[in-house]
Amino acid sequence: MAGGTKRLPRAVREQQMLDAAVAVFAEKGFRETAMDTIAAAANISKPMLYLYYGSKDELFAACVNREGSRFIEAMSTGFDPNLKQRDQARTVIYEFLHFVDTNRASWRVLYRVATAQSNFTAIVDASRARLIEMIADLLRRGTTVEATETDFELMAVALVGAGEAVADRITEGDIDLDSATDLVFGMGWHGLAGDKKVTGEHVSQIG
Amino acid sequence: MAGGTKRLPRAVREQQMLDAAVAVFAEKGFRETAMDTIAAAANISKPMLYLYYGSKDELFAACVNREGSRFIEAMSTGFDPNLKQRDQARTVIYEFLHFVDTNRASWRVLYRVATAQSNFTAIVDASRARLIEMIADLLRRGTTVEATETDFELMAVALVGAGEAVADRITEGDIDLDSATDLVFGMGWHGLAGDKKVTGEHVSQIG
Amino acid sequence: MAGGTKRLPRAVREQQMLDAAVAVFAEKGFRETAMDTIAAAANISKPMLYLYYGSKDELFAACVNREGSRFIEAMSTGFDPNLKQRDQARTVIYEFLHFVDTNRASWRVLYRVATAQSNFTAIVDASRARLIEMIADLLRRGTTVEATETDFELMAVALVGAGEAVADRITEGDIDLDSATDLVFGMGWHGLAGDKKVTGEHVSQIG
Amino acid sequence: MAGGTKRLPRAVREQQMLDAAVAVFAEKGFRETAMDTIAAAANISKPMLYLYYGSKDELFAACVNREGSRFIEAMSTGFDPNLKQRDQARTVIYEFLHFVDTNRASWRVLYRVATAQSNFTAIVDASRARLIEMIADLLRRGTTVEATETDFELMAVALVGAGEAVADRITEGDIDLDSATDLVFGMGWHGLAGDKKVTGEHVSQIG
DNA sequence: AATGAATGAGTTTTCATTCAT
DNA sequence: AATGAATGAAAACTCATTCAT
Repeated sequence: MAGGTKRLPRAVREQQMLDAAVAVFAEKGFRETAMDTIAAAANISKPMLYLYYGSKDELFAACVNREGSRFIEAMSTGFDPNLKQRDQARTVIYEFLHFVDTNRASWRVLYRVATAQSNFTAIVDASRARLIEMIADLLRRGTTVEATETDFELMAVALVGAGEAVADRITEGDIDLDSATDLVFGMGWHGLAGDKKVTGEHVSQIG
Repeated sequence: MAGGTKRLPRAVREQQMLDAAVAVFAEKGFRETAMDTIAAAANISKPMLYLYYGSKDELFAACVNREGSRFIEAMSTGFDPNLKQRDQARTVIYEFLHFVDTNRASWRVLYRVATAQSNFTAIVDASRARLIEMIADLLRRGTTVEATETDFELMAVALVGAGEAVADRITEGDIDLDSATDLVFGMGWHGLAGDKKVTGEHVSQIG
Repeated sequence: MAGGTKRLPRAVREQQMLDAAVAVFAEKGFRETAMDTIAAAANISKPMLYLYYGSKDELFAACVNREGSRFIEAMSTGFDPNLKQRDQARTVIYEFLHFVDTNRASWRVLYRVATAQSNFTAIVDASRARLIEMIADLLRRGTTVEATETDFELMAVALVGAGEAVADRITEGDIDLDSATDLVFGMGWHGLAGDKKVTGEHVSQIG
Repeated sequence: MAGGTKRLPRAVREQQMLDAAVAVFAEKGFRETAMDTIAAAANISKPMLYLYYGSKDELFAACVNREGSRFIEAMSTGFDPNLKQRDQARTVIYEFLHFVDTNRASWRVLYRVATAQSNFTAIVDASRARLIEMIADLLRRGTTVEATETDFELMAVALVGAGEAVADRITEGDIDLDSATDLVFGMGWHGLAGDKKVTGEHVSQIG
């Protein structure tokens, strides 16, 4: 009865629905969200949801996919082949935190809700794995340290975990993006060294 | 028919139930777990569950509390006033990862299931906050760096996030506990410095 | 996209729709058939179905009527005033089985789907009643037996039941039409006699 | 609220439910029957239905099984090794019609409702096939006619069809059981002969 | 003449929770 | 102390039917 009663072309309605779905899922979690609630939030009837997306699972998958793409895209803008690895790494971290800062719901759906839902861990894990691999790569090329493959990998895991924790804080309140970036960057850059010695850095291309 | 038909003292029954509940919740998540399933796993009837714990929420809360206590207790064993802050920190990290390694279900219930459940985030957040504060304290006293309160706090947040990420890896497979400890420790100890300078360390007491 | 997008004269469209509807109803049954499915099968949009037929019930009724007419018509061709009752009866049976053999969907819609649908039993019963009466008449005139009206009537009921059962077999596989005809004919012609005596036959007219 | 509110032992409730289910299914058909309706008819709540039978399909299957057993049992009482084939056949027919006469709902569920429901045709077909085979056997042994295997088989099919048609009439009104039996019997006994010659009969054992 | 968009009303199914014994 | 029996309330999903264009 509110503002969505008009006939809209499919493409538009689809986005409208996803917007509502992402918002509600982010707020309540998957199981706690009723299709009725999403329908109400989107100002449409439940059957539309099923007509367009087939099932709750598929609707959620559509949410994850759309937000995932947004996320990937946002991250991509931070890549610049001319940057030193060091600066590249910092930029990646900044873009990540910035995305979370400006896309709370996306973030929550992707990294908190989907993760908890066994049917979707696969999708999320895959995307997270890619991110981790990317970070590992930056570390591997950026620091010259006596470190095993496993070290780089695990460091990347830890860094992403740190990033996610900081990200959660960011969604909660007013943390300065820049200093948060510095902090996470510092953890990775200096942290890997541990008791070992960082012997240098070099520039390189990253796709 | 199995082993639950006998009359058992209340204390024993309670643990039996919690054991079952923790196991099932850890495996399936909160909403995905039916009271029937828990009752079956505990070899008792559903009304018993309600008699002892009142409701599903309360039962889950009891799980979180018990596992939380276990966790706290495990961590406490790592505290030794005679240790240097540096070693103290490393020990804390080690104990944390060790606990996760040997208490998968506890870990999952506490940090993955409860976190996702809006009714319980409060409890979990509080406990996590305590951990973070402790870490922050260790950092604050352990390193002499020109860092703001927020820096210490956020660093602790990041470190705990890193620890949790590494912890998840540990539950999944065969990661060496010691090298994982080194890694997380390194992130915190050297990471905080960032471009700043670590000027020293000193010993101190921590409760 | 296929062949239904063009403007077609009403009569053609109507048949196109009924063809699709009969096919789907025969295959799935009444309740199991969705209007969507019929529309898709007919390469038209659902509103067209409603425009032409008003409701699912009415559409089904239209199917039953059309197929019923086809059936009646097919049966009529077998009538020949010059035939002896005996041959007439055999011909009727043959035409019936032949119709079923060459019109599986019609048969199923008329005698299996409609029969099971309480809203339509009336229609089907009426048509079946006519067939039964016809058969009863053939028996009455064709055999001279000491038999009551009820005997003739019930015998016709039984014969039609036998015919339907045989018909089902015919739709399922390769039963020889001629021997099936002989068999059903034999049941009626000799069967009525039972322990009574068939005293004769004579020729007559049937409309 | 009516008369079923009391706690009843499982076995009793199960029958109560099946009674209601058979009645409603027989009346309305499978798809046309809502679980709500059955629950209401059984004076219990819907969840009980699911608790005891799992799903609508399984409930229906339970109905078919129970009524099927009743049917088989009823038919079995008619078998007597001392009877001549001729009398045995007549008895079988009588028992069949008698069962239908006194068990309208069973009959409808088994032979009209289940038949129409694609998920269950298998069960019904199997049971019908057994009946047909039994009749075929009686014919084969009872009459000495020059007839092929297919003839006997198809005759049995036709006879059962005739029996079912007559059965339907019986459920509808006051048809005399004995004359109906005579009629169907006559169809089979004399009908098979057709233009061939019945050369004799003999006694034999049938399990 | 024809259809994409939209929904009210219902259906099956599940689950936390409570009695009566 | 313990449980089999029972249900209210809600959730996912479907479908005949209609409007606006």
